[in-house]
Amino acid sequence: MAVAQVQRTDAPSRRPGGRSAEVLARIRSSVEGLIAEHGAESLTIPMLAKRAGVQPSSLYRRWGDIGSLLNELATYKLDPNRPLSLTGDFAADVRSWAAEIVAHYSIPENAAMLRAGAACAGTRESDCLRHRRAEAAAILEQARDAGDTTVEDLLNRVTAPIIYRVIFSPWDLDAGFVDGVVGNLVRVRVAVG
Amino acid sequence: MAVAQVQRTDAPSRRPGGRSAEVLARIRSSVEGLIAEHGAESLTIPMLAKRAGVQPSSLYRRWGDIGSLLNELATYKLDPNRPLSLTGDFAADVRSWAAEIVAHYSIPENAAMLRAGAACAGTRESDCLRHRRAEAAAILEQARDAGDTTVEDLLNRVTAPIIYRVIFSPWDLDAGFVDGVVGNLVRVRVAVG
DNA sequence: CTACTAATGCAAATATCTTTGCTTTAGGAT
DNA sequence: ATCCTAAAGCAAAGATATTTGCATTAGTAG
Repeated sequence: MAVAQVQRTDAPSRRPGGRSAEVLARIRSSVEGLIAEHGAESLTIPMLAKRAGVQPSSLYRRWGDIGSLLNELATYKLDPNRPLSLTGDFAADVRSWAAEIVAHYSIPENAAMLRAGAACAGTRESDCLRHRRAEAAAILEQARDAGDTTVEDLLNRVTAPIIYRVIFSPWDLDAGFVDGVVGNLVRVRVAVG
Repeated sequence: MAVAQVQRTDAPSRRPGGRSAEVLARIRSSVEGLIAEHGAESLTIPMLAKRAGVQPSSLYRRWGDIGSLLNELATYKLDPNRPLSLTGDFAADVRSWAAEIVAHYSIPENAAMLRAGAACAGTRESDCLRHRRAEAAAILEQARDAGDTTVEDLLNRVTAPIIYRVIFSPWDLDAGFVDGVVGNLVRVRVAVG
């Protein structure tokens, strides 16, 4: 009985739910705890596995190394399917987007994870860039009054300044910083257009 | 013969010269090479010791761990005190400044060192930010036609986008990127002013 | 030059991390 | 309910990293 083509649909079939999801949740919470206690520097896979009650080999197979793991988790909370509440008002949408990113990285654990992820970025495109790019595209798509602003403009003028500060100078990140960055972008766009 | 107070001067007597200095030099050059080839996350002390022709135990005794070692070397090397050749022409000066930063971080060793430094930044202000701020101030000081551009503007709109890409997406850093970032800043400034 | 000892070399013993083959569990499609 | 197999568990083997005691080299003060 040649019932061969069982799974010829599209995806190579993953299993993100159930047990896998629970392991991920335990890992994520353990990473945050360990980073808060000992910093990201000395974090190892066996250490993490022990705390999370998971086999080290599972982590090695799933992520390969601690760097990839941190890189993925660094943007987890902010990322995957977070609905951006888009109103179509360009200025307002950009502002709330920026504020959300700043708020996220104002939590020390999140900032620490970003820095840890930065250490092993540069070979493959990081989530920190890919997800922001997708969000920027979504904002522009809905915006009624974005003028000639491009995705790269949003990355360069909103995301980049924020991330730059998160990494090198987290103490001067606040609501005022958001206003400065976004206000400048919007004001100028209006003035020119 | 109570010749006791031999070394009661100040320091508990170190030996920074000669052999130690040579070991340090070899370590530094090896770090740069290895980091450029494999990134900073997989760098280990035995690996480094082998390349530098030094005993691992010497490095363990001297630095304790790879993090301390990198931290020391990174702050040492990050910024040469190069003279910015300023003409007073704001657009031209900003452009050559940006181009120089891009050129610097286009060298893989330098990009890798930046990422490695990023991993342990965030507690004290990094050279990467302090030096850029000083340079931005120097540019504005000499510029005849900078309008109302501030130091923070230059950091947010020139340095930040470049560093963001260096860390997360080095492959789309090129002369065209400099043109985009700087051109936008200058064009808008002219249009508004 | 000589004495003192910091810094390194060397090598064996430990401790840790990483890989790997196999088994068991359980997600998802039919 | 049943099948298929992705994902996790387990444990042993292998590879690396780290510590440590002692020997050797060489920087610095006198």
